Amino acid sequence: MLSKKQLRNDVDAVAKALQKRNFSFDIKALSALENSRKKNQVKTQELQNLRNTQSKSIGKAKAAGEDIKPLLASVADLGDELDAAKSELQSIQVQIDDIALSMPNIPHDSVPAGNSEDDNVEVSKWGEPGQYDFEVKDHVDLGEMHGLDFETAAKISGARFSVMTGKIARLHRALTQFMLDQHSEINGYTEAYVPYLVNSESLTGTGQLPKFEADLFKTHLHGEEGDAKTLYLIPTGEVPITNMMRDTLVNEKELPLKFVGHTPSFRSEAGAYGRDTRGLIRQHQFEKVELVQVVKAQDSYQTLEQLTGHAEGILQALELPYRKVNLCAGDLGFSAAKTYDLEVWLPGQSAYREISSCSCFEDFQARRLQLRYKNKETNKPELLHTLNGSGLAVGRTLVAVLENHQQADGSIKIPSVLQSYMGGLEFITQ
RNA sequence: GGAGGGAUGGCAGAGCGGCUGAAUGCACUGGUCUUGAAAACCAGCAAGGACUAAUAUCCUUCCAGGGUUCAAAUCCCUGUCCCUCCA
Repeated sequence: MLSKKQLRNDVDAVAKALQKRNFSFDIKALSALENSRKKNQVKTQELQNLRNTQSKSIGKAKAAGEDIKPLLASVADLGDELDAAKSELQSIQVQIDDIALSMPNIPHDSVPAGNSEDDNVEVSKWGEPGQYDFEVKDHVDLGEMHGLDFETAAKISGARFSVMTGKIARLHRALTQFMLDQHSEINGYTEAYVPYLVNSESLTGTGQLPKFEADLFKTHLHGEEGDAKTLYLIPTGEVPITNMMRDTLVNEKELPLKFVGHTPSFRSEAGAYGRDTRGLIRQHQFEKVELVQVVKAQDSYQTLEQLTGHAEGILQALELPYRKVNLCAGDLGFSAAKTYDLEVWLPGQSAYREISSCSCFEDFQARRLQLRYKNKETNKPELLHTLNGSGLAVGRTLVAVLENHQQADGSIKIPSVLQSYMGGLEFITQ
């Protein structure tokens, strides 16, 4: 959420900044609401003040043994008037909140202009796409040789699910373990295990709600929809991990906070009919190792580079060619101020595909989360900045390992950093 | 499944209709003392909001939502979460 103060005092600047990401809103309507909010708030507060002072004088008069009847008569109508003013003010404030909650974050200055992923800017490249003296297979053909099974998954659940058995299941697990170890032992993150079902407050905190409910799987613990017991399957580990710190005033000495967690992610893919229907690229359920950092405002962009570097470290260790892309304003996620996508080379598609998305949210999430620390100099609480990134998406990493390290006979060479996680195995063969 | 107890500032914890935005301790900030530090002592220290050039002033907030009252942290109802005991 953007700051209400900013919306109040600088609507035009906000509107202009959001134009960069093709978001527009009714400035006039907002200003009109703002004006009536002001009027009603002042009026309500005056009435409250009146009631408070009257009540106090009644208390004093009573204590002094005076007759309070005339005083009571003078406040007789105050209650109704106050109630009316309050409910009017509340309805205005709800409307303003709805607008504020639906507005995306303002892109950072270094975010390139553009409307779609075609306008994203390549920042750097690592490694060279491999040369193969045989016809390469894609991960579906390779995977089916080694235990990747979409048909069985379809029987159990439907489209966009997968089953893995045998060595490929172990490779999938090995990737997860390796990533967790690298981030916790070398990169200094604290490992976290978190719930996979979360309440709506958590999703509001990180920005998935109220706008993107259609992307989520929703459960009703018992009873019908509308029940208080609605929980959502997490669309990313970012949600529970970041929300661990919701409503906290962090001790400055503990900063930066760094957490890594392995969770499944569940996405309805409501807007992706017909896209990536083949293989593991776009699934309703996939594993991800997520990095989250909470830092002071002045450190956040430096931290974005660092965190992206941590994700890159995994790709490099796995010997997977990739490129780093600065997302253009039009392609930026709702809550992000700046995002680097890491795109891994997939020989089966002859294309770079997203495998990690590393974002700085500035104080956009922190404001919704009420995540702050006490600034020593001002002695005032200040919003922190949140960041996260996939380090990495495990399913897509598996795809990349299969495709990049395939051999002529369809066997898979296991990157050396993974071999100890695979019981010393060097190749996966049939 | 049944019976109780609880949720208060960064943390711990008192308060149980008007004198309470809230005792006390810890933490934190500043100071005295000290070569320096610790200890001790002194002082300060909740958040959010309105209005304002700023100060001043005012409003809201003691788990959440309703209710009673001129007045609610305090009384009543509902919900959530925690704890204890019984089966």
